[in-house]
Amino acid sequence: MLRINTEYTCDISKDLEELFKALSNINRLTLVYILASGQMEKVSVTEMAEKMGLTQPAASQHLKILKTAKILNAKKQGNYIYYTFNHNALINHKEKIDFLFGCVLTKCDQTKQKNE
Amino acid sequence: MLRINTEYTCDISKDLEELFKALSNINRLTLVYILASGQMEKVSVTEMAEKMGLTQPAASQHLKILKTAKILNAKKQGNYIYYTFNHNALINHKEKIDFLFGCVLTKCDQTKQKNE
DNA sequence: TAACTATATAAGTATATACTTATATACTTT
DNA sequence: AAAGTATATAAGTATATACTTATATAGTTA
Repeated sequence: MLRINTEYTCDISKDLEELFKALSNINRLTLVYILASGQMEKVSVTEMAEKMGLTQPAASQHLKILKTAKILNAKKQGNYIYYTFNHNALINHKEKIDFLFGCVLTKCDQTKQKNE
Repeated sequence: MLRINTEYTCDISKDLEELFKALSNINRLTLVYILASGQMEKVSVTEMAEKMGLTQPAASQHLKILKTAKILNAKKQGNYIYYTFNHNALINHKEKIDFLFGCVLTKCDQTKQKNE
């Protein structure tokens, strides 16, 4: 049986709260899809803002949130800043999500079995 | 190459926004863990509130959000309401998350390969 | 039926979020 | 160095969120 409220699940919850908060906005999700799509080789902040119908500061603020949440990295090249995915952190994020859904779906299966 | 801003990714983004919003709160995540842990066979709203140090209305409001987001189901038994996981919807949620992270991690791998 | 219990809802409030416009910072080009 | 460009930050504002307390609703039990 899963032990909840242990230090471990508590830490994971705090991390997941941060992650989900960063991803719980349609503009930030779209930014992620734009970067994932690779339609454009390198996308500047201004280009992303235009593509999204956002002002430059609005896009910048969203990108900062995604960077703080360790979803994106920023790399400065000359006048431009290119945002890329934080690969290692994302693998880590995915593991935590899989843990959460693992707990939940395991519980679902157990309940189903019991009621059969 | 992933086609973004198609109707498909747009719909998924809207769904994920709702899902992540529901999960982007430490109290709601903890409620999910409590229900997943199965430490208690059936947990009433009041018990959950107590366990979490929340008032009954606060817990009720969080549970409503989780229910609206199709994470939980409510089943009334006498005076009590027992919340359980919405198994089918959760499988659906997980697929959408896997799609998002699939897009992102595939992009990471492609970028890594290009730079080697 | 009356009293009791569990949960939900309503209304109010403090804080967080997502934008806005204005401006600062960092780099480039002339 | 001066002017121009890209991005970030600051400050303000409207809305959303997460609580609060009070009360309504639905079911149970005496």
